[in-house]
Amino acid sequence: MTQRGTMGKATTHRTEITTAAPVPFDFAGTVYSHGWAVLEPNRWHPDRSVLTRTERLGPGRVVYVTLASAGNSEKPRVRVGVEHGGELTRQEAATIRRSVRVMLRLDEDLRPFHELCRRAGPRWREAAAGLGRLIRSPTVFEDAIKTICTTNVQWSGTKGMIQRLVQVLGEPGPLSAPADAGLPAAFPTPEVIAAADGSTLDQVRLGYRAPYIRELSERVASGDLDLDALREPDASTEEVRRILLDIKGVGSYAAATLLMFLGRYDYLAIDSVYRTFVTSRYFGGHAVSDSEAAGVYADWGRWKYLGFWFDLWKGLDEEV
DNA sequence: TTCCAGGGGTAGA
DNA sequence: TCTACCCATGGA
Repeated sequence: MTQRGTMGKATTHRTEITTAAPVPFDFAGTVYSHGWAVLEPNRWHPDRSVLTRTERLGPGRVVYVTLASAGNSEKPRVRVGVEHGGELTRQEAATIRRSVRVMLRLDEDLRPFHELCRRAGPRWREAAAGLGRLIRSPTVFEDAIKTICTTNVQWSGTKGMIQRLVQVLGEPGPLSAPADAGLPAAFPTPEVIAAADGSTLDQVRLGYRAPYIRELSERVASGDLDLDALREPDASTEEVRRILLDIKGVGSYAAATLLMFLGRYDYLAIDSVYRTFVTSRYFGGHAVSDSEAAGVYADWGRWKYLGFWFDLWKGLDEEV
């Protein structure tokens, strides 16, 4: 159980890092590409177009980062403000830069997807102008826990579970009274979740997901499962999917969602949102089987997930 | 009060 | 592979 300091505000320092983004790049459209932007310890501030996040670099070493757009359309960059105690080492700065590049997928080649969007019609054309890099977490573990917390629950329930998980088990930041400052703690490590006693985990109110989340944390903490290794491109998508489906609490929806986070868009995450949207747009509101519903995006090949995502996104846009 | 959500595990066919 | 049933929790 995390203990919170009671000594008031500590002195923090601020260091700025910048990192290059690919062309084309839409910063706000990337950071606020889906709900992960507002799941703690992330916070999206639409008034300033910045994303803030509490990030743990190691034992007792937690910093606050602020991501903002920099550069221009020819040479886009991401500015990362780091608030930290003591001195930020070069190695720590490099770790943060690497995490930001993972979160915004700055090294992912989306040119084939953007080309498909240009040919797919006006509905998708906007995505070709720098979108498609759906925000993710620095670690696959965080994405996996968050994904399990999206199953069989409304979005408000997901936000609540993650907020409580961070509050109860996360490590506080460089200000010694983060609760007073209103800043979230860092996302809890697998070790902390695995070691949490039952009554502590009960406070998070994960429902029947609690044993799944504990088991996954134990497997990762013990080294039995190396989730970050799944980001390596050499394994086949089928092989990665089998490993994901072997995680208790991960079924076909969650596996497809996690494959998306791993940069593999072959599988569609068919959930109630998908079914509602596809039946209403393509089947006149009549219920169809999941395989029929999946067939809608067959032409998108290995980009099915993103093809659907921007179809849905445009659909939501039309409703407003 | 009942239904069901950004589903999944398990048992039994 | 498919179906039925159960699973905590909390909005609507």
